[in-house]
Amino acid sequence: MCGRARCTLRPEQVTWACCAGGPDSRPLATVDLNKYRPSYNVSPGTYLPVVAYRKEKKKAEAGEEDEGKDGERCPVLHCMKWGLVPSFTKKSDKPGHYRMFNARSESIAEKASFRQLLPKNRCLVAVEGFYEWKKDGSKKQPYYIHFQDERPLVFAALYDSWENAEGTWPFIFNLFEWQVTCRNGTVLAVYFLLGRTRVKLQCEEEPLAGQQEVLLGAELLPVT
DNA sequence: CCAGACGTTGTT
DNA sequence: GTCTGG
DNA sequence: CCAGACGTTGTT
DNA sequence: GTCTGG
Repeated sequence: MCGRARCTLRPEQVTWACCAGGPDSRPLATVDLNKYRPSYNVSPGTYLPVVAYRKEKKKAEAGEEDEGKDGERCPVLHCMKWGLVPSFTKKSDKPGHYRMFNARSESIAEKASFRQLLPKNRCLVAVEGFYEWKKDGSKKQPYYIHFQDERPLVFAALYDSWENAEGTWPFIFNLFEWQVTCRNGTVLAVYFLLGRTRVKLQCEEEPLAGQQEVLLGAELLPVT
């Protein structure tokens, strides 16, 4: 499960990693990109640039479909807050719901909270890597997980928007991931859904020996 | 039918 | 909104 | 996910 | 321990 990540990518790197700029990797239209703060320690509740393939409902309803002339949807680089506040959250409720920051890809199509977002509210999130904590006795040791060759990871994600009387809680997203677990419980590999293509993180034949290689130990760097 | 939840993790 | 439990 | 707080009243 | 804020 991913609840902490590193993202110091520049916007154009995000676009490129998501294969969203077309063959020439042209810059995308952006929304709220000024809210992006590159960080080694990104957590739920903070803003990240994501590549979304649909604009606000308003525009769609106004007949202003977010589609190109070829019928393809336009990707937009949109800064969104990590953590889903489901659209059915009442305006009187406190938006403390952003504990919903992950979704299990296995069950995503069955869950009421996520299912309606699947067709048209998907987005991609590029990061350099993410952190997992492993219990070593009584201590928790963070590991930094990333590609050996430094290529960004691309998470598939869902997004939604919400606002209350105080104003906007504009865009919100959560990640989904697919973990492959061994019989002994060891995480053998993590897959990320990049569009329709499954990208496999590096993985060793030997589960236990491999884990040390797959999960490279790292201290969490302080946020500055 | 209505009321109330709607999500994740946990263990190596 | 939509599903589950009572 | 972790770090850090962790209380009360008003207002059926 | 458990909840909240980031």
